[in-house]
Amino acid sequence: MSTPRPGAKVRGSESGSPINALFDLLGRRWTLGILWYLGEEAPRTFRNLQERCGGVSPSILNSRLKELRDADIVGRTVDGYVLTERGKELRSFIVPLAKWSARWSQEVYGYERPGMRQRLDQE
Amino acid sequence: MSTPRPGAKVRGSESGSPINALFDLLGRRWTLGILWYLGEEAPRTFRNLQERCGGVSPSILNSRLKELRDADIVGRTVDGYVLTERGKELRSFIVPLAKWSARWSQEVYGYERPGMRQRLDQE
DNA sequence: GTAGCATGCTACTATTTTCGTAGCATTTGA
DNA sequence: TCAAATGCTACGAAAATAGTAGCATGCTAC
Repeated sequence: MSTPRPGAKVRGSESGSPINALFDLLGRRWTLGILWYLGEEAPRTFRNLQERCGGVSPSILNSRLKELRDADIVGRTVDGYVLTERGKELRSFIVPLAKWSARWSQEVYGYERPGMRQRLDQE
Repeated sequence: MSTPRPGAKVRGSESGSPINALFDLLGRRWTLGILWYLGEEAPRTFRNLQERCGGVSPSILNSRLKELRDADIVGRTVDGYVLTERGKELRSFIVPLAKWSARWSQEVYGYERPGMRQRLDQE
């Protein structure tokens, strides 16, 4: 799949406006998860990332990483994959979703993450 | 495609943790765009939404809307589709992406939305 | 120096999603 | 009662993703 690019035609959008290009990018499977897990301490290596993303197939992981590198959201160092400064900023918008999703689960589906009852009340 | 549900097995994740369920939901094509455009004044009707989303096929749009209604993110009124309170809250996390994507386009791809030069400097 | 192991990734087929188009049933307004 | 708009379903074609196998490279230990 081609990397979405603002100004160029994006999947399903003639205009290729920045927000649509971004939605195209983020709306691909595993992209959000990669951003999420890359922001944590440990992962970074291909295999580790793959594991955290629930065993995503390496071909897809590789595609996503390539797209994210093209977009200057992910970079590489000797230690493996990392978020760029821009990528960290993007991730910061995603972080609050964790809390939202916890409430959502609880209120809509009655699901509670084991041992999370108190923590949710507090924060 | 089945609606992802926290606590149940989600695409690619055994745990079905809330954040993974959410990523599964948002990582489907058009979901982010639907949230985005539903938050604006005008759309609401099926056809209007379809148009704004670049002519997405009605079968997909219908699937996405069903998923989002299952998730209590989208609701229906006599006027058509609307965001629920929960959905509005979710959308609020997505709104800042517009500004981020404008800079991203400019800095990474040299793309500028016509007539946006000044506005970007200001905000 | 070679045997084992981890890592990053490519290849390939199978399955699932999405696209694109056609069109039907219902409502609205003239 | 006719035309137009709306919400949606059906269905074959195309594209994306999954799943598995395995290869090349770089360690590390013996």
